[in-house]
Amino acid sequence: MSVAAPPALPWRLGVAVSAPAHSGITAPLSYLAASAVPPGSLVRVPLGKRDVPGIVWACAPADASPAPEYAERPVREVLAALPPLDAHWRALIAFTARYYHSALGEVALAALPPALRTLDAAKLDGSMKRLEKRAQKLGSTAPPAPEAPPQPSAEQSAALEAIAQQQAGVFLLFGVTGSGKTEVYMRAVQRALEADAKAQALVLVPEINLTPQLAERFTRRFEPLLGTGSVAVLHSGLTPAQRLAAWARAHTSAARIVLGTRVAVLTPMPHLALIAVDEEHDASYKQQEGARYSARDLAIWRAHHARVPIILGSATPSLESWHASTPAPDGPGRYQRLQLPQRASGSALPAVRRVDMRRVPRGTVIAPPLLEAIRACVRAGQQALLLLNRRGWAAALHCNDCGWSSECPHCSAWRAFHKSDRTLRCHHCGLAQPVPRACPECGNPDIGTGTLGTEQLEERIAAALAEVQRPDGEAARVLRIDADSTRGVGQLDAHLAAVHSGDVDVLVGTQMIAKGHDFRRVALVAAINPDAALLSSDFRAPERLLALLMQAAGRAGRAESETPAQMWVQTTMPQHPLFAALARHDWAGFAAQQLDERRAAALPPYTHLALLRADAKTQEAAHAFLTAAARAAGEALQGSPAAAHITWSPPVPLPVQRVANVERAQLLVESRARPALAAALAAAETQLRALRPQHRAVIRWAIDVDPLGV
DNA sequence: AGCACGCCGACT
DNA sequence: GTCGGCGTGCTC
Repeated sequence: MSVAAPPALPWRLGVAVSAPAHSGITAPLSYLAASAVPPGSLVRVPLGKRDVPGIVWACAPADASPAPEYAERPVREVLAALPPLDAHWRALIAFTARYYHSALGEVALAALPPALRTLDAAKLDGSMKRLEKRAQKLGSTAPPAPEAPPQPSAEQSAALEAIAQQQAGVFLLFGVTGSGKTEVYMRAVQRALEADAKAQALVLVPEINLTPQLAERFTRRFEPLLGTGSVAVLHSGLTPAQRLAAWARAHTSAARIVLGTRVAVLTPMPHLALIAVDEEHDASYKQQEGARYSARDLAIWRAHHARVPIILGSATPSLESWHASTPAPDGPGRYQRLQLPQRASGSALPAVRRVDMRRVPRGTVIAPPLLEAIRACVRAGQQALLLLNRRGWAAALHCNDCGWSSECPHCSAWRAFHKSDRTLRCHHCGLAQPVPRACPECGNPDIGTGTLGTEQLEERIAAALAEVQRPDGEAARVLRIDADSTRGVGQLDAHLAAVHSGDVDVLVGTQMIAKGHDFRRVALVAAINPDAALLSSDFRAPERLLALLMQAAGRAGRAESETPAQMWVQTTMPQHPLFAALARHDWAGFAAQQLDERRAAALPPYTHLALLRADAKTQEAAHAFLTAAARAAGEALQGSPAAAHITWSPPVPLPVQRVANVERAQLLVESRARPALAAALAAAETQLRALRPQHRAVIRWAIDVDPLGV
């Protein structure tokens, strides 16, 4: 009598591996293992000829389910030094993949720090031991003595009281720049962490540039209370080792507060007790590549799933959040709106002046009254901030004789003229070439320039201030801050330091300078050409522009000053309601008016949108593919309750239709009901995948749920 | 996405 | 003769 030997690999694992949605691998792959591996474990598995990282999604005895037709391969190794990712994290990843129609593995692996994707078990073991040692050393260093936090205002106390009264829920903290929203986040975090010795809080900020100053405030406040290293900062600008360390501290609960940008929303935090999302309206929260998720919306889902409160803070909330927090006739809104009406410092918001650019000579860059105000500002020893959302010296070059223009050979866009390095540069594909001295077609040496950019504005304002002296008798100084002038490491910090120290009198820059940075001596803010933003087809353009201008206005006069702060707007549309709202500092009124328009036009938040996107060798190929997929998906939905709620628009080229020689098109899908949209997108995804082989000229496709910039 | 295999042009 | 261009197809 012989007894059958037990199988050597008696466990079957479902493993999520990284592959984009269009690769066809969207579900966990099946592997065999010698022993049970808990879900959430990091493993390395063979995939084709490669050895790739994966996350265990399921584990069951191999004989519990029939063997698949293909040959299953064994798991290569389990990275046991890392505790398994918990069920809450896996649910968050699964929701993200489902809601945004991206592959599970793509989301799961993208959520891990990059260093984890390359390490094997032995190396990870070493890394974790080193981190542990460093943490022990850190923990033994005495934190600085606590400082007394400022006394909260009555409004801040009321907001905190409202948050404390509920175990969970979404709170929209609506307060102008300088009204003390950060203090509310900090006190809410403190209360949540005091209630439970293990509790963790997640704080999201929209931009990497804004993390250092907020991290500094949180560290100064909380490390004396919670210990050195209790605040972890997480963003894509860290070195791989720093990012792994911060992530691991969050995952192992060593970090009590995680402060970070968009990616941080997917950090495993086993004892999550509170989330705060600063500047919740900011478009940077929406990922524009790969898994196109909104970190704000995922944060809301995450808070709901973990049954913890979430605070969305903004001076200019998104219309979605504003709508959700508007009390309904039959009860409160889904979100609770909390208002901070005062600027904490008590200083007044700036007076807004509109300059009608139809009444100045064509080609005027800075209208005479504005120029005079800037001169007066410099003479008084105060700073002026000029906003222009266009980098470079000029948007384009053209020859007035033969019609040549600086079009990019690879993109349907003009290359901008950058005078500093004398290049024509495409802002879409990056192509840079020397600027021709004369028209390359006809030799005409007199080439004209289009709309001016920050480089030229810097030059012109410097020339216009040549005779103007500061109170100390020195010549006026102009500084430009934009993506080009801050490319090097530490350049942004150096520029900001120059502004803070008062070395700079006039600051010229793109929206980069409007956000967050606290410029104490700015007494005048001017939007040089804001109309350009309104010419875009994006239905959110007015909302985005007003948010930017209000944020810029908030830069002015934050400190006590004798002369009232000024906000100048140069426009050919002075009657536009958004400029009127700016003059009144009235976001609520503007939001109400915009929401009426959105309701009438059946736009978000009253309908839900998604895009089917295709990149192809030709526009026609992209259109044909999208049309075929939408038609087939529509047919597949016939008879289902979802069908009646769905509108499939015809495909259109993207605003910049060709980038790096790839043609891009998109098709808008609309629905009044979320579930119907989800059903339609599921059908569309099936068809896109099925039809792909018949459309050879298509390079890739993607689904974008809740898109921005439509 | 990687990474193969596979079939056509300019080099030792 | 082969080194290498990127088109097409598969990965448990």
